Amino acid sequence: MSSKTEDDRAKDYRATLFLPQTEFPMKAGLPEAEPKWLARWESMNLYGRIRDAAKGRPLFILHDGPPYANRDIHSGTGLNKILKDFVVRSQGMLGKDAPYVPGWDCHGLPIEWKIEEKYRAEGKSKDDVPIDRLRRDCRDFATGWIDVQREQFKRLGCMGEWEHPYTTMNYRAEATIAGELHKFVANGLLYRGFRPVMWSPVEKTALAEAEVEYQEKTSPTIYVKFPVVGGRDDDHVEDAAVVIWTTTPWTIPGNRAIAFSKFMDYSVYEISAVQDGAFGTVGEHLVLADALSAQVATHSKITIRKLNTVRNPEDILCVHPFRGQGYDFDVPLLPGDHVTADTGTGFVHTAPGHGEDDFELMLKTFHNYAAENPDAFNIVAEDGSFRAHVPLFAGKRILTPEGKDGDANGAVIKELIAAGKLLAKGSLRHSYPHSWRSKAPVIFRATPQWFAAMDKPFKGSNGKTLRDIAMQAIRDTRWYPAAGANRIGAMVEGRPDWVLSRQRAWGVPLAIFVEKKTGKILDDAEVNARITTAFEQEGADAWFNSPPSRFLGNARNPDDYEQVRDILDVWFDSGSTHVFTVEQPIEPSWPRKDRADLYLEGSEQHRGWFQSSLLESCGTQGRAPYEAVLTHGFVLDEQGRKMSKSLGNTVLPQTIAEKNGADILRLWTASSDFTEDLRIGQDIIKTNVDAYRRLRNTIRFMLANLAGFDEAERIAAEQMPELERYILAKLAELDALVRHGYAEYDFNRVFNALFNFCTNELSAFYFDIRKDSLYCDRVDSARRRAARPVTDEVFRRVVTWLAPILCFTMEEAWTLRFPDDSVHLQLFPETPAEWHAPALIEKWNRIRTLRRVVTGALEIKRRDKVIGASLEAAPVLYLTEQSDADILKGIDFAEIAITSGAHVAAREAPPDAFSLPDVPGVAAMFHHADGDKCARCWMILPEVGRNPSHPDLCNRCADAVGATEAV
RNA sequence: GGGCUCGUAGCUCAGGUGGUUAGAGCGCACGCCUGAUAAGCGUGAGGUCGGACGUUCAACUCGUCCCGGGCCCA
Repeated sequence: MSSKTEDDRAKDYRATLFLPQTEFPMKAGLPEAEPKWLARWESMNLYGRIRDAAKGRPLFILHDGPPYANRDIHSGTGLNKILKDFVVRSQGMLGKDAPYVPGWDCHGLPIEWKIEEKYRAEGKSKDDVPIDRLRRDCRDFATGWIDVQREQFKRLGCMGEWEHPYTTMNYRAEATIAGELHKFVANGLLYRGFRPVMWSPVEKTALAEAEVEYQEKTSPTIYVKFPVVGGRDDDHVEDAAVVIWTTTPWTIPGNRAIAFSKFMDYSVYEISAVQDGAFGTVGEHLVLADALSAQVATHSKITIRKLNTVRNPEDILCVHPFRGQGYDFDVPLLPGDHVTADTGTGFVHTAPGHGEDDFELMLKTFHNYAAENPDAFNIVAEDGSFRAHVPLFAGKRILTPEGKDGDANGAVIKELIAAGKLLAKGSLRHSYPHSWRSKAPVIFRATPQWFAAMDKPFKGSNGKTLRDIAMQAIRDTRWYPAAGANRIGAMVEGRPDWVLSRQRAWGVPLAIFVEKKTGKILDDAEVNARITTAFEQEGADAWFNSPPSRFLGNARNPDDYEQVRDILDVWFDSGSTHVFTVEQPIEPSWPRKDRADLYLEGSEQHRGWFQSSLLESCGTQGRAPYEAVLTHGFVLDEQGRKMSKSLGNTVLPQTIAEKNGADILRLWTASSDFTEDLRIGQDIIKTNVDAYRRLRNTIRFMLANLAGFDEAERIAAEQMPELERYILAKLAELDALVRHGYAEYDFNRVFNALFNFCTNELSAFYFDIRKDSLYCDRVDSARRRAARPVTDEVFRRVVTWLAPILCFTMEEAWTLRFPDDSVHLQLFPETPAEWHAPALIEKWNRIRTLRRVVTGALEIKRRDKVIGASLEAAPVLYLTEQSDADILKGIDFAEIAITSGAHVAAREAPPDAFSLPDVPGVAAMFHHADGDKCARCWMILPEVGRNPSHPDLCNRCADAVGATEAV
């Protein structure tokens, strides 16, 4: 009975407290809430309002690297766009005008291939379809995926110019790209040459490096004898044969030389015995590398003995194994760096039309080789068959139209046996390049292609080459992390000329004419203007739809010119995006700047977009298109393995957004070190959900204790208790850290600092202490009057600081207090200079250490079931250091320790006092708090019971209740 | 095989120019509170810094090699 009365009375006092009140739910419900925020932002034109507000501020351009418009986004694209959103939002809140124009890469083989597949499914070949129809279908396909990806990116909270993105297939973009190529014509960097390129006989096209993938394949291996017809007498190579090894027998008709290594030893060997099935005969003389002779003997089923060392391999002259059958040329031996001792014979068969190294070696040795020996580059037709003029093998196919092995290898081997030039044959399973679309093997095939010259001084370059200029531009760029400069530098240093042409349909054409008589590229400003104007109005389709006379004009005879029908490498497209997006925007709403402040992509783009943009820009304007480049790592699974469908460990950003909320994915992004590879999986998501809840609850507590906060409550810092001034000092400290962190794109540092602040300073310390004052003090008490504005300051900062990361949740919190506003329209609040107080922070760090000793002492008593709540205690703190005693002067230590009382004794502690090993000179002795429990604030105080009108209250509460009742 | 890069507690991260018992948060265990309550507070147990050799009076921090992961090439 009596306990019920007490309960009722306690209930009554609840009404006299200022308990937290808020609409901000503990449970976020992000998957449902986020789309509503997106709709609200769209209807209020938030992005446009941010642009308006930022007008006149320093421009910060993050130029978007365009994703390819052919599939759903994945973890990598999601990570990339979220990081960009962090950058754009934080730069804006730091006081910059930071627009974001997203873009898409639309041309190229993958989309074209997709459309061809569709045609095939309908029983049509792509040759049955007119090119403008194919291009229209490709355009529609890309448009469809842009729409899909746009919604997926927006769902992740990424903010930008979504209504006016850039695309490489925009008519004005296509015109710009064609115009950029014309600049390469004008300055002399563009040239046509023969070159072995990766060629897919199945697709009948040259492939870019990015378009091939390596798969296991079984190839025939052959050892072939090249008869020696000349050499130094002391080498005793007469009557011998130099032996080569290759996995591509079909390249033997293309052989024109043999490469050897200057760093290997070679000898003449005699076959002393043969086993069954050997092709060699006893007494034959072979030239082999010593390091590989034993291996060759084994593979050839022969026994050999060394006759003498060959001192001058470069003097050896051989003939082709098919000499007398249409292959009547000499085969010289040339030193090559690419010759190694791991497999083969130490001699590398060299077919300049069918290998990169082979081609380089021939041209290094014979500068005009390609021009003087066209037959060496004209052996294989585009479908992978030998041309009609090739002796012995006309019409034989390297690959069937389906991509299987053809009859060419077999035919070559058969003829080698017939000629007595085969030493051995076998097979080898090895990694071999395949087309990433058709999955069929590719070959090296010499084709006429258009190139940008890396090593040729050009008009306006002051004698420098494109490579020189690009290397300098790399040095002039800031790379985050710094190693990026090495990485791209090594690639640019060693890369060959840029192959710009593709024998495809879906892309921007190399919109140029070649004068038939001279072979020169037409460089006529008027013609070029007609071309780009037509592209602007009708798209690049105009190139394929119009008669050449439309561009050549009346002054030129179309019969005198060849219209180039190749299309441009898509990397040239994306390498040109800076021109029409940043430097000369084709859309009026995009701000113009001389160059982008930042490119931000995965580290694989050192080879891709960073490099193509660099070369394009260096070729046309002599410098990089960016001030700085930031790279991120790859998203791996929880074990650090790459994601793959077969492993079933893929995590899609859309899935996380739907299940947990985009803010969780964004929090994961911020909590990871994106400069390295990132891991994600169920457990890691859960960790971030937990972290999210902590942040959310901290903010919820602030909102709840700021209910009805009025500007008039604000008071000056110097009027506040030290505890409040300590929090303000921490805010000042954080302010610098957050600004610096965002400026350096160090989101992880920002997140960690803010999270730890919320946990350690706010939740476990400041709020825990101030709860009593906020709930129980009179409205006009000095403590409460200070705690409310400080909470307000904390709220404004924590919420704006986190807004770039948790863009949805911070908006939810902000609008609860400022309903018609948006947190995303705010700048990071300025910090008053007087808040800075490093000495105060140091002092309070010590106070918190002293507090730990008391907490420890209470924990013992709690464990012993002596007390439960800390308010049951009134400990004594013994301090032997005078400095500690000084620190606590004027501080109510009971308030700090959340006890009902506390005494500070500046003397040696009794032996049974509690102390911490790492805090010498400090000890705490537990004492029960004296008196009765105040029914309102739950403190145990001697005064409770002495006030006749409020017998169950302490003095403070009696006063507070009285004040309330008076109202 | 080559270039670049990473490997600190179960997880996510800190640890300028080498120098006392390697830090934080989360998670976990245990306890408290029940006026932030599918919350809040406290205490505690977990690493010898991927491995092995070196350099040094002294190495997580420098060097070499090895193992494992990643990107880009071949």
